[in-house]
Amino acid sequence: MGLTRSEIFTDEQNQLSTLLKAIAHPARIAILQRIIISNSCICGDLVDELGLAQATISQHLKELKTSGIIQGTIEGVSVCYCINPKTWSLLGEILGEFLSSYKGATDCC
Amino acid sequence: MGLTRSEIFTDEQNQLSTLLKAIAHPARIAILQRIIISNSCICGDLVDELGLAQATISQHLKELKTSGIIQGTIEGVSVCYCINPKTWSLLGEILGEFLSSYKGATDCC
DNA sequence: CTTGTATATTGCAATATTACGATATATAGT
DNA sequence: ACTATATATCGTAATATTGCAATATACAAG
Repeated sequence: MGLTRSEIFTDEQNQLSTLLKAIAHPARIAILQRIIISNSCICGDLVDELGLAQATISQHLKELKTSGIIQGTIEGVSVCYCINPKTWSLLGEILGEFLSSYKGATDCC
Repeated sequence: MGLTRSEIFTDEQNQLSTLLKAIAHPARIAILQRIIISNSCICGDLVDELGLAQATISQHLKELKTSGIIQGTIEGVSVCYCINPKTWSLLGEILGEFLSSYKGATDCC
């Protein structure tokens, strides 16, 4: 088929995979790093800094916003995007739990 | 176009996005959880437990293996897959650094 | 060496993602 | 109202991902 069969997985598994998928792109990682460093970001800056077209960056920003990882407010002629603290900490919790559920292991392989 | 322009990003950004992409699928999250719980896993079990075809699960296992997140050894007629501790802790480090680089923020939005 | 069982690979169809040019929209300044 | 600037959306092409049936491969048991 080609579409992910999310109905056979738990809500938690789907939620984590959705959040991770939103971050799992180098451009979006770069955008997030840039937002975090400057603690406010304008799309135009990114177009100059990353080597991607304006339309492409706008699209990546939209994806990050749709998934709730960033939020943005209109600031006159430009837009101010920043991290959504709630989603960010939620991701940290879920991911931390997931990663730490594996403990060193009695070697089998 | 349609292909990610990884050449314009740093190695670190590409590495993190590659690892995240490997995990960013509910089936692969479910597989990892299962491997962690049982600390050894056989593909056949997964076919029974998740509702996916054997070919599909084998493919997901291959992706997890290619990205270095799991490793597998042949055990007679079946295969034992388990977490690759090195990659797992690497992911934890990179991700922890990334997530913690954002600190609460002087609110702008 | 044949049979049964377990996993991998191949081939293919459906859908999703990535990227960008062109265009639309919105606001500030004149 | 008109212009310049900034961001969003649309349309489209290229590529990637997801899922599965069919088939191949590998091994153990007989």
